[in-house]
Amino acid sequence: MAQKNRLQYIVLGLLNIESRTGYDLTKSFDSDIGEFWSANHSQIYPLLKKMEQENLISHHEVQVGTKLVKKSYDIMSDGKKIFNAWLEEPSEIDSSHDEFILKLYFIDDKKSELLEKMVAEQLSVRSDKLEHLNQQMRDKFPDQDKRQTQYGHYCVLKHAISRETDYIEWLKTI
Amino acid sequence: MAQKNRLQYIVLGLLNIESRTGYDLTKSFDSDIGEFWSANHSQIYPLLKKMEQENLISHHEVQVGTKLVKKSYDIMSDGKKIFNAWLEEPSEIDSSHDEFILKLYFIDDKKSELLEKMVAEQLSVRSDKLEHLNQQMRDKFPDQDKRQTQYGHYCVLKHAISRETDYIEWLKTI
DNA sequence: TGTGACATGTAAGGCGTTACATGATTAA
DNA sequence: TTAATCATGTAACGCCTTACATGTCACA
Repeated sequence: MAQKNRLQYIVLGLLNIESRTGYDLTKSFDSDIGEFWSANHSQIYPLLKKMEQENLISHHEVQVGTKLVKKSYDIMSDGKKIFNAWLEEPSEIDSSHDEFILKLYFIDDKKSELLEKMVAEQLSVRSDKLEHLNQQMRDKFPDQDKRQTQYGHYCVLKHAISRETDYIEWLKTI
Repeated sequence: MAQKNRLQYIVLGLLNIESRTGYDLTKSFDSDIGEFWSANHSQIYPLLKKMEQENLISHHEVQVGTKLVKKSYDIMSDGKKIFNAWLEEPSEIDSSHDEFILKLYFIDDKKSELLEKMVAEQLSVRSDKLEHLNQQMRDKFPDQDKRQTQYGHYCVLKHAISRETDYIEWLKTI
Protein backbone atom coordinates (compact mmCIF):
# COMPACT_ATOMS: atom_id res chain seq x y z
CA MET A 1 0.00 0.00 0.00
CA ALA A 2 2.48 2.58 1.20
CA GLN A 3 1.21 6.12 1.50
CA LYS A 4 3.56 9.03 2.01
CA ASN A 5 3.68 9.46 5.79
CA ARG A 6 5.40 12.80 5.54
CA LEU A 7 4.52 13.50 9.16
CA GLN A 8 7.18 11.00 10.12
CA TYR A 9 9.82 13.10 8.37
CA ILE A 10 8.66 16.27 10.07
CA VAL A 11 9.02 14.54 13.43
CA LEU A 12 12.49 13.35 12.49
CA GLY A 13 13.46 16.80 11.24
CA LEU A 14 12.33 18.45 14.45
CA LEU A 15 14.01 15.85 16.66
CA ASN A 16 17.14 16.29 14.57
CA ILE A 17 17.25 19.88 15.81
CA GLU A 18 16.69 18.99 19.46
CA SER A 19 15.05 16.49 21.81
CA ARG A 20 11.32 17.13 22.16
CA THR A 21 8.21 15.72 23.83
CA GLY A 22 5.06 14.75 21.96
CA TYR A 23 3.53 17.90 23.33
CA ASP A 24 6.40 20.03 21.99
CA LEU A 25 6.00 18.44 18.58
CA THR A 26 2.25 19.05 18.62
CA LYS A 27 2.87 22.70 19.50
CA SER A 28 5.09 23.13 16.42
CA PHE A 29 2.04 22.68 14.25
CA ASP A 30 0.33 25.60 15.93
CA SER A 31 3.13 27.96 14.92
CA ASP A 32 6.00 27.56 12.41
CA ILE A 33 5.13 24.32 10.71
CA GLY A 34 1.45 25.11 10.85
CA GLU A 35 2.02 27.43 7.89
CA PHE A 36 2.55 24.43 5.63
CA TRP A 37 1.51 21.26 7.46
CA SER A 38 -1.01 20.20 10.10
CA ALA A 39 -1.19 17.46 12.71
CA ASN A 40 -3.00 16.72 15.96
CA HIS A 41 -1.61 15.26 19.14
CA SER A 42 -3.79 12.19 18.61
CA GLN A 43 -1.72 11.48 15.52
CA ILE A 44 1.64 12.36 17.08
CA TYR A 45 1.60 10.09 20.12
CA PRO A 46 0.84 6.80 18.31
CA LEU A 47 3.37 7.75 15.62
CA LEU A 48 6.10 8.33 18.21
CA LYS A 49 5.40 4.90 19.67
CA LYS A 50 5.59 3.28 16.24
CA MET A 51 8.77 5.12 15.29
CA GLU A 52 10.39 4.09 18.55
CA GLN A 53 9.57 0.44 17.83
CA GLU A 54 11.23 0.86 14.46
CA ASN A 55 14.34 2.24 16.14
CA LEU A 56 14.14 5.57 14.36
CA ILE A 57 13.84 7.43 17.65
CA SER A 58 14.20 6.72 21.37
CA HIS A 59 13.11 8.55 24.47
CA HIS A 60 14.44 9.50 27.86
CA GLU A 61 12.34 10.50 30.82
CA VAL A 62 12.43 13.92 32.39
CA GLN A 63 11.11 14.55 35.88
CA VAL A 64 8.92 17.64 36.15
CA GLY A 65 7.67 18.77 39.55
CA THR A 66 6.94 15.90 41.93
CA LYS A 67 4.80 13.52 39.91
CA LEU A 68 4.91 14.29 36.21
CA VAL A 69 7.43 12.49 34.04
CA LYS A 70 7.79 13.77 30.49
CA LYS A 71 8.98 11.61 27.60
CA SER A 72 11.53 13.51 25.58
CA TYR A 73 12.28 11.91 22.23
CA ASP A 74 15.65 11.74 20.51
CA ILE A 75 16.51 10.88 16.92
CA MET A 76 18.64 7.75 16.39
CA SER A 77 21.04 6.90 13.58
CA ASP A 78 18.45 4.98 11.54
CA GLY A 79 16.14 7.95 11.86
CA LYS A 80 18.84 10.32 10.64
CA LYS A 81 19.46 8.01 7.69
CA ILE A 82 15.90 7.90 6.45
CA PHE A 83 15.44 11.62 7.10
CA ASN A 84 18.45 12.50 4.98
CA ALA A 85 17.39 10.04 2.31
CA TRP A 86 14.00 11.76 2.18
CA LEU A 87 15.63 15.18 1.74
CA GLU A 88 17.47 13.77 -1.28
CA GLU A 89 14.32 12.41 -2.95
CA PRO A 90 12.42 14.44 -5.56
CA SER A 91 9.51 16.34 -3.99
CA GLU A 92 5.98 15.68 -5.14
CA ILE A 93 3.64 18.50 -6.06
CA ASP A 94 0.19 18.10 -4.54
CA SER A 95 -2.80 19.99 -5.79
CA SER A 96 -3.56 22.77 -3.39
CA HIS A 97 -6.94 21.86 -1.84
CA ASP A 98 -8.22 25.37 -1.44
CA GLU A 99 -11.92 25.38 -0.60
CA PHE A 100 -12.53 28.94 -1.71
CA ILE A 101 -11.06 28.24 -5.13
CA LEU A 102 -13.15 25.12 -5.36
CA LYS A 103 -16.31 27.13 -4.87
CA LEU A 104 -15.17 29.89 -7.18
CA TYR A 105 -14.74 27.38 -9.99
CA PHE A 106 -18.47 26.75 -9.95
CA ILE A 107 -19.56 30.36 -10.09
CA ASP A 108 -20.19 31.46 -13.66
CA ASP A 109 -21.81 34.78 -13.03
CA LYS A 110 -19.39 37.67 -12.62
CA LYS A 111 -22.06 39.86 -11.07
CA SER A 112 -23.38 37.35 -8.55
CA GLU A 113 -23.97 38.72 -5.07
CA LEU A 114 -22.62 35.53 -3.59
CA LEU A 115 -19.32 36.02 -5.41
CA GLU A 116 -18.97 39.50 -3.97
CA LYS A 117 -19.69 38.22 -0.46
CA MET A 118 -17.25 35.33 -0.82
CA VAL A 119 -14.44 37.53 -2.09
CA ALA A 120 -14.95 40.06 0.69
CA GLU A 121 -14.81 37.31 3.30
CA GLN A 122 -11.65 35.79 1.84
CA LEU A 123 -10.01 39.19 1.59
CA SER A 124 -10.63 39.70 5.27
CA VAL A 125 -9.35 36.27 6.31
CA ARG A 126 -6.33 36.39 4.02
CA SER A 127 -5.38 39.89 5.11
CA ASP A 128 -5.42 38.77 8.72
CA LYS A 129 -3.22 35.85 7.81
CA LEU A 130 -0.76 38.07 5.98
CA GLU A 131 -0.58 40.39 8.97
CA HIS A 132 0.14 37.40 11.18
CA LEU A 133 2.90 36.21 8.83
CA ASN A 134 4.48 39.65 8.75
CA GLN A 135 4.44 39.65 12.54
CA GLN A 136 6.18 36.27 12.53
CA MET A 137 8.85 37.63 10.23
CA ARG A 138 9.44 40.64 12.49
CA ASP A 139 9.60 38.38 15.57
CA LYS A 140 11.79 35.61 14.20
CA PHE A 141 14.01 37.31 11.66
CA PRO A 142 14.45 40.91 12.76
CA ASP A 143 18.00 41.07 11.36
CA GLN A 144 20.37 39.31 8.97
CA ASP A 145 21.76 37.12 11.75
CA LYS A 146 19.08 34.43 12.01
CA ARG A 147 18.35 34.60 8.29
CA GLN A 148 21.74 32.98 7.82
CA THR A 149 21.61 30.29 10.50
CA GLN A 150 18.00 29.24 9.84
CA TYR A 151 18.04 29.90 6.14
CA GLY A 152 15.40 27.32 5.15
CA HIS A 153 12.95 28.54 7.75
CA TYR A 154 13.52 32.11 6.61
CA CYS A 155 12.87 31.17 2.97
CA VAL A 156 9.70 29.31 3.88
CA LEU A 157 8.34 32.29 5.79
CA LYS A 158 9.31 34.63 2.97
CA HIS A 159 7.41 32.38 0.60
CA ALA A 160 4.31 32.28 2.78
CA ILE A 161 4.26 36.09 2.82
CA SER A 162 4.79 36.28 -0.91
CA ARG A 163 2.05 33.71 -1.52
CA GLU A 164 -0.49 35.54 0.65
CA THR A 165 0.37 38.86 -0.93
CA ASP A 166 -0.14 37.38 -4.37
CA TYR A 167 -3.38 35.74 -3.27
CA ILE A 168 -4.75 39.04 -1.96
CA GLU A 169 -3.77 40.89 -5.12
CA TRP A 170 -5.55 38.23 -7.14
CA LEU A 171 -8.67 38.44 -4.94
CA LYS A 172 -8.81 42.16 -5.64
CA THR A 173 -9.00 41.49 -9.38
CA ILE A 174 -12.10 39.26 -9.06
CA MET B 1 -17.18 12.28 13.41
CA ALA B 2 -18.03 14.14 10.23
CA GLN B 3 -15.08 15.11 8.09
CA LYS B 4 -15.39 17.60 5.28
CA ASN B 5 -16.13 15.42 2.24
CA ARG B 6 -15.56 18.24 -0.20
CA LEU B 7 -15.36 15.70 -3.02
CA GLN B 8 -19.11 15.33 -2.73
CA TYR B 9 -19.57 19.01 -3.52
CA ILE B 10 -17.29 18.81 -6.53
CA VAL B 11 -19.37 15.94 -7.87
CA LEU B 12 -22.55 17.92 -7.28
CA GLY B 13 -21.06 21.00 -8.89
CA LEU B 14 -20.03 19.08 -11.98
CA LEU B 15 -23.35 17.27 -12.29
CA ASN B 16 -25.07 20.63 -11.86
CA ILE B 17 -23.43 21.67 -15.12
CA GLU B 18 -24.37 18.52 -16.99
CA SER B 19 -25.06 14.80 -16.61
CA ARG B 20 -21.83 12.78 -16.36
CA THR B 21 -20.59 9.23 -15.83
CA GLY B 22 -18.20 8.19 -13.09
CA TYR B 23 -15.55 8.02 -15.77
CA ASP B 24 -16.26 11.58 -16.91
CA LEU B 25 -16.03 12.81 -13.33
CA THR B 26 -12.74 10.98 -12.83
CA LYS B 27 -11.37 12.59 -15.99
CA SER B 28 -12.15 16.06 -14.65
CA PHE B 29 -9.48 15.57 -12.04
CA ASP B 30 -6.86 14.96 -14.72
CA SER B 31 -7.51 18.36 -16.27
CA ASP B 32 -9.36 21.43 -14.93
CA ILE B 33 -10.10 20.46 -11.37
CA GLY B 34 -6.79 18.68 -11.08
CA GLU B 35 -5.20 22.11 -10.63
CA PHE B 36 -6.76 22.40 -7.21
CA TRP B 37 -8.18 19.03 -6.16
CA SER B 38 -7.46 15.33 -6.71
CA ALA B 39 -9.51 12.13 -6.71
CA ASN B 40 -9.27 8.60 -8.09
CA HIS B 41 -11.98 6.55 -9.74
CA SER B 42 -11.87 4.14 -6.80
CA GLN B 43 -13.12 6.99 -4.67
CA ILE B 44 -15.66 8.29 -7.18
CA TYR B 45 -17.67 5.13 -7.85
CA PRO B 46 -18.49 4.25 -4.22
CA LEU B 47 -19.27 7.92 -3.55
CA LEU B 48 -21.74 8.03 -6.46
CA LYS B 49 -23.47 4.96 -5.06
CA LYS B 50 -23.68 6.53 -1.61
CA MET B 51 -24.95 9.86 -2.94
CA GLU B 52 -27.60 8.09 -4.98
CA GLN B 53 -28.82 6.27 -1.88
CA GLU B 54 -29.07 9.65 -0.16
CA ASN B 55 -31.16 10.97 -3.06
CA LEU B 56 -28.70 13.71 -3.91
CA ILE B 57 -28.21 12.30 -7.41
CA SER B 58 -29.78 9.68 -9.69
CA HIS B 59 -28.64 7.95 -12.86
CA HIS B 60 -29.98 6.92 -16.21
CA GLU B 61 -28.46 4.29 -18.45
CA VAL B 62 -26.96 5.05 -21.83
CA GLN B 63 -26.40 2.33 -24.40
CA VAL B 64 -22.98 2.49 -26.08
CA GLY B 65 -22.13 0.10 -28.91
CA THR B 66 -23.77 -3.29 -28.57
CA LYS B 67 -22.95 -4.37 -25.05
CA LEU B 68 -21.72 -1.48 -22.93
CA VAL B 69 -24.22 0.44 -20.83
CA LYS B 70 -22.95 3.63 -19.21
CA LYS B 71 -24.40 5.12 -16.05
CA SER B 72 -24.86 8.83 -16.48
CA TYR B 73 -25.54 10.66 -13.23
CA ASP B 74 -27.87 13.60 -12.73
CA ILE B 75 -28.19 16.01 -9.82
CA MET B 76 -31.49 15.99 -7.92
CA SER B 77 -33.19 18.75 -5.96
CA ASP B 78 -31.73 17.68 -2.60
CA GLY B 79 -28.31 17.68 -4.22
CA LYS B 80 -28.81 21.19 -5.54
CA LYS B 81 -29.89 22.30 -2.11
CA ILE B 82 -26.83 21.08 -0.25
CA PHE B 83 -24.53 22.26 -3.04
CA ASN B 84 -25.89 25.78 -2.86
CA ALA B 85 -25.79 25.71 0.93
CA TRP B 86 -22.11 24.75 0.73
CA LEU B 87 -21.37 27.68 -1.59
CA GLU B 88 -22.84 29.99 1.04
CA GLU B 89 -20.74 28.63 3.90
CA PRO B 90 -17.46 30.29 4.91
CA SER B 91 -14.48 28.57 3.26
CA GLU B 92 -11.79 27.02 5.39
CA ILE B 93 -8.13 27.68 4.78
CA ASP B 94 -6.02 24.55 4.83
CA SER B 95 -2.29 24.60 5.23
CA SER B 96 -0.73 23.99 1.87
CA HIS B 97 1.03 20.60 2.21
CA ASP B 98 3.94 21.37 -0.07
CA GLU B 99 6.64 18.73 0.23
CA PHE B 100 9.41 20.88 -1.17
CA ILE B 101 8.71 23.61 1.37
CA LEU B 102 8.64 21.00 4.08
CA LYS B 103 12.15 19.91 3.20
CA LEU B 104 13.38 23.43 2.76
CA TYR B 105 12.33 24.27 6.30
CA PHE B 106 14.90 21.83 7.61
CA ILE B 107 17.84 23.11 5.61
CA ASP B 108 19.83 25.64 7.60
CA ASP B 109 22.86 25.98 5.35
CA LYS B 110 22.46 28.52 2.59
CA LYS B 111 25.43 27.08 0.71
CA SER B 112 24.40 23.44 0.86
CA GLU B 113 24.79 21.52 -2.38
CA LEU B 114 21.54 19.71 -1.68
CA LEU B 115 19.69 23.02 -1.50
CA GLU B 116 21.02 24.01 -4.90
CA LYS B 117 19.98 20.68 -6.40
CA MET B 118 16.52 20.84 -4.83
CA VAL B 119 15.86 24.35 -6.05
CA ALA B 120 17.02 23.51 -9.57
CA GLU B 121 14.70 20.51 -9.66
CA GLN B 122 11.72 22.50 -8.40
CA LEU B 123 12.42 25.30 -10.86
CA SER B 124 12.28 22.78 -13.66
CA VAL B 125 9.09 21.11 -12.49
CA ARG B 126 7.34 24.38 -11.67
CA SER B 127 8.32 25.96 -14.98
CA ASP B 128 6.82 23.01 -16.83
CA LYS B 129 3.67 23.38 -14.79
CA LEU B 130 3.44 27.08 -15.54
CA GLU B 131 3.87 26.40 -19.25
CA HIS B 132 1.06 23.86 -19.05
CA LEU B 133 -1.18 26.36 -17.29
CA ASN B 134 -0.47 29.03 -19.86
CA GLN B 135 -1.38 26.53 -22.56
CA GLN B 136 -4.65 25.82 -20.77
CA MET B 137 -5.42 29.51 -20.69
CA ARG B 138 -4.73 29.87 -24.40
CA ASP B 139 -6.89 26.82 -25.17
CA LYS B 140 -9.85 27.58 -22.91
CA PHE B 141 -9.99 31.34 -22.76
CA PRO B 142 -8.57 32.68 -26.01
CA ASP B 143 -10.91 35.69 -26.00
CA GLN B 144 -13.22 37.71 -23.72
CA ASP B 145 -16.22 35.57 -24.63
CA LYS B 146 -15.71 32.53 -22.38
CA ARG B 147 -14.11 34.66 -19.66
CA GLN B 148 -17.59 36.06 -19.10
CA THR B 149 -19.67 32.89 -19.21
CA GLN B 150 -17.25 30.75 -17.18
CA TYR B 151 -16.00 33.52 -14.97
CA GLY B 152 -15.14 31.37 -11.93
CA HIS B 153 -13.17 28.91 -13.97
CA TYR B 154 -11.31 31.76 -15.63
CA CYS B 155 -10.44 33.32 -12.25
CA VAL B 156 -9.23 29.99 -10.91
CA LEU B 157 -6.94 29.47 -13.87
CA LYS B 158 -5.68 33.03 -13.64
CA HIS B 159 -4.88 32.39 -10.00
CA ALA B 160 -3.03 29.15 -10.74
CA ILE B 161 -0.85 31.01 -13.23
CA SER B 162 -0.24 33.84 -10.81
CA ARG B 163 0.61 31.40 -8.04
CA GLU B 164 3.10 29.45 -10.14
CA THR B 165 4.70 32.64 -11.41
CA ASP B 166 5.12 33.88 -7.85
CA TYR B 167 6.47 30.49 -6.77
CA ILE B 168 9.08 30.50 -9.52
CA GLU B 169 10.13 34.06 -8.71
CA TRP B 170 10.53 33.05 -5.11
CA LEU B 171 12.55 29.95 -6.04
CA LYS B 172 14.94 32.20 -7.94
CA THR B 173 15.65 34.19 -4.79
CA ILE B 174 16.73 31.13 -2.78
C1' DT C 1 -8.27 27.51 45.04
C1' DG C 2 -9.17 27.63 40.59
C1' DT C 3 -8.02 28.37 35.77
C1' DG C 4 -5.24 27.71 31.82
C1' DA C 5 -1.51 25.58 29.95
C1' DC C 6 1.17 21.39 30.08
C1' DA C 7 1.23 16.48 29.13
C1' DT C 8 -0.20 11.86 27.29
C1' DG C 9 -2.88 8.73 25.76
C1' DT C 10 -7.15 5.77 23.13
C1' DA C 11 -11.28 4.97 20.00
C1' DA C 12 -14.31 5.50 16.14
C1' DG C 13 -14.90 6.43 11.75
C1' DG C 14 -14.32 8.94 7.53
C1' DC C 15 -11.05 9.99 3.75
C1' DG C 16 -7.65 8.84 0.25
C1' DT C 17 -4.19 5.83 -2.16
C1' DT C 18 -2.66 1.76 -4.24
C1' DA C 19 -3.61 -2.41 -6.05
C1' DC C 20 -6.57 -5.91 -7.86
C1' DA C 21 -10.02 -7.13 -11.38
C1' DT C 22 -12.74 -7.23 -15.55
C1' DG C 23 -14.61 -6.13 -19.87
C1' DA C 24 -15.99 -3.02 -24.19
C1' DT C 25 -14.97 0.25 -27.77
C1' DT C 26 -12.32 2.75 -31.10
C1' DA C 27 -8.93 3.71 -34.26
C1' DA C 28 -4.54 2.71 -36.32
C1' DT D 1 -5.47 -7.39 -34.50
C1' DT D 2 -3.76 -5.01 -31.04
C1' DA D 3 -3.04 -1.09 -28.26
C1' DA D 4 -5.02 2.81 -26.07
C1' DT D 5 -8.81 4.52 -24.07
C1' DC D 6 -13.33 4.02 -22.20
C1' DA D 7 -15.89 2.19 -18.39
C1' DT D 8 -16.99 0.26 -13.69
C1' DG D 9 -16.25 -1.79 -9.89
C1' DT D 10 -13.94 -3.96 -5.03
C1' DA D 11 -10.33 -4.67 -1.31
C1' DA D 12 -6.72 -3.52 1.77
C1' DC D 13 -4.73 -0.36 4.33
C1' DG D 14 -2.73 3.83 5.87
C1' DC D 15 -3.75 8.65 7.12
C1' DC D 16 -6.32 12.20 9.51
C1' DT D 17 -10.03 14.27 12.29
C1' DT D 18 -13.06 14.41 16.07
C1' DA D 19 -14.15 13.03 20.33
C1' DC D 20 -13.34 10.82 24.66
C1' DA D 21 -10.40 10.53 28.78
C1' DT D 22 -7.20 11.57 32.49
C1' DG D 23 -3.99 13.85 35.26
C1' DT D 24 -0.16 17.56 36.59
C1' DC D 25 1.81 22.08 37.14
C1' DA D 26 2.35 27.07 37.49
C1' DC D 27 0.52 31.18 38.61
C1' DA D 28 -2.68 34.54 40.12
